Amino acid sequence: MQRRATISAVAQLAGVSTATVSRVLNGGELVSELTRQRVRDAVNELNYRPSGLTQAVFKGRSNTIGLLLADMRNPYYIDLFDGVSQVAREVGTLPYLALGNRDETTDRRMLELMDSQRVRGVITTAGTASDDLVNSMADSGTECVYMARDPSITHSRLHSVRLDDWAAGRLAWEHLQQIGRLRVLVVTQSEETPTRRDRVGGLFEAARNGRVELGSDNIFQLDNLTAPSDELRERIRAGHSDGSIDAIFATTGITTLRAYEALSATGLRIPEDIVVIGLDDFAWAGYLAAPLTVIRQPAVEMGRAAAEIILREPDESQQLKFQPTLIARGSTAV
Amino acid sequence: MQRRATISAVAQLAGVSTATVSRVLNGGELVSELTRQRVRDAVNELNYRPSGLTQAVFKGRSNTIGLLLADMRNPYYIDLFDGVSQVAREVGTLPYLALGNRDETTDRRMLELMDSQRVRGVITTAGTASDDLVNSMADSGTECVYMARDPSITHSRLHSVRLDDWAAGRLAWEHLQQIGRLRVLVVTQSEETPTRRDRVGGLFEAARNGRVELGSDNIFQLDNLTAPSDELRERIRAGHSDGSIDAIFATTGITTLRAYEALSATGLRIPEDIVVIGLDDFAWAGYLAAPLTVIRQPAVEMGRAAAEIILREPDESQQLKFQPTLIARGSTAV
DNA sequence: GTGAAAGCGCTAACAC
DNA sequence: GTGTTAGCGCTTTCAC
Repeated sequence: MQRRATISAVAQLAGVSTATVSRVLNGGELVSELTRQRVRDAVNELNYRPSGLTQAVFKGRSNTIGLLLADMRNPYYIDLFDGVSQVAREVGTLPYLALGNRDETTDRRMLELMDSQRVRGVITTAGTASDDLVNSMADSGTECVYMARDPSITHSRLHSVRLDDWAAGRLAWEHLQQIGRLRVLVVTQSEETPTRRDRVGGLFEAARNGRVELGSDNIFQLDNLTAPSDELRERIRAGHSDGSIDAIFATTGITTLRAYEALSATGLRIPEDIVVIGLDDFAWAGYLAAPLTVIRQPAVEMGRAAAEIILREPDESQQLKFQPTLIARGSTAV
Repeated sequence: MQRRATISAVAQLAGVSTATVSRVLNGGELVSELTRQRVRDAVNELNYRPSGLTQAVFKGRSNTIGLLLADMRNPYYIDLFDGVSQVAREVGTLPYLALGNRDETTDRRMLELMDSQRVRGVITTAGTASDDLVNSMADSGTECVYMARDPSITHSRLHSVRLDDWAAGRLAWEHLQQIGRLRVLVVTQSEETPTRRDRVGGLFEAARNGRVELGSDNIFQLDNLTAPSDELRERIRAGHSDGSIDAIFATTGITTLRAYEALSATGLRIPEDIVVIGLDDFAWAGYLAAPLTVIRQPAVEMGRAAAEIILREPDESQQLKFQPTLIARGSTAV
């Protein structure tokens, strides 16, 4: 294994000092064309590539963005990463991608790792359990962007990028109202999140404005997101039998899958018996047995926005909210 | 912004030298319980977290794994990352995830970035255009794992993890043979890759063994992977009309989507008119209008394997091959 | 224009 | 047991 060339090796070969090599590499114009060329030659000959690690140590901080997601099963997360990735590429840096697996301890460990890597900023879907950590990171100069929730305290380096979740709920109701399907079952994850609260809240409020009162009877909470839910299937079956359910609204990408799956298992017809509105658009959505009506988040743009906040290092806290759109397909075509 | 605590700040507060702090933190047992405790207190009080950057500089190399993928539209890539991510988490490190966007220049830039970050190893889907770079990285101590192809030269730090692509092609043919659909159109990407070569090769060979001669007439190359292909749609329509096509085999995850899409647009029935076999399983595959028969790669395991090679730093080149399995669903149920 | 030297935050000999 | 010292590979004053 050939030892990796260092700046001093380059300096030696070029017959100059390390300072000069550094100047040439960092575009300082105050070097003669001759030495400049000799340094370039030496760099090429030795295949020298400066250590980003050392450069970051010197600056006290790297240029890296850390993205912490719950998992990758959600199409929304993938697009989010895509957006972050685009921005990172534009500034010539590499993003860290960590998965918290919907576990608070893991979330925390991932953030700690990012902190020890002295990332320039983090974009996180972690819940409030890591708030103290995130706050302390912001204190020591790390830009922190919460996805899908607001900061719990005000801090110039604490930001948020989120969907207008309330609007998402409202969009769902308006669509259901248009097609006259008002007996809705909302399928959510069991975890209490701002996202869930607002999506459900927006739906309930819109319903109330239309003189329909929705309550906890209209909600089904999925405890386990990783496997089909027989319980949900039976709930739907029963609800259809007694006429209490004629529509389903799933509030996240993964619950959309679980809901569709459970509904398929009942053998009921979509949309004739039950209509479905899901969340997050995905490539195959239009090719399902019942092409899926979804509420779309502009996920790529949201990822870009979050990354850009970090790189811009604004003086004050940024709070961005994006608007959802409804894409109507066969699953609600009654 | 409160300045970040350094090891000397901790040392000062604890009234010891930086060496002692370092010993305590790195589990050296040769420190008295008393000082040990004082150091711990100081660490907590200052909220000190050692800089992974500096540690890596000292060791000459970080512990990070860099994963370079073409994009994230392929379910296979997502699972691959998941596997890498699992292993990284187990050893307390954070993976870089870079997207090359099927562009050689970008691939190369991403690898260069990884190299300047002194990653412990890279896992890459880049093509041969970056071979020189990868070789030089291996030379200077970086473990390099090619996905879906073999190293072009032998080197103790050049490895490969791939699917038995030949077997994938064979599996497809055997299934088609069982259902008596031998007039197959193979839908591939236009780029010439070992993966494409072997998947097609395996299919053709199996066909030949069954006394069926397949040729370039049986192949459709998609130039643009990012949008629906009208050309493909017309090819299928024409092929069905003149009786030259009664089956489709798509060789990658993304071409599977394009093929299904084009086929749907023709209005032909699946599987009655045309049967379909895709590549890579995904969550919604079973819920399509025609539940999709696919050949599955054990992607998570492959990602794990690749990451483990890097961390194990074996003395000699590793070449791993994984077996595909066919998951039969409605799109081939004739 | 260019070099010497100090220092970024940490670890590892080597002393005592 | 613990401190001193010399780096790891780079950048940046400050002289010349």
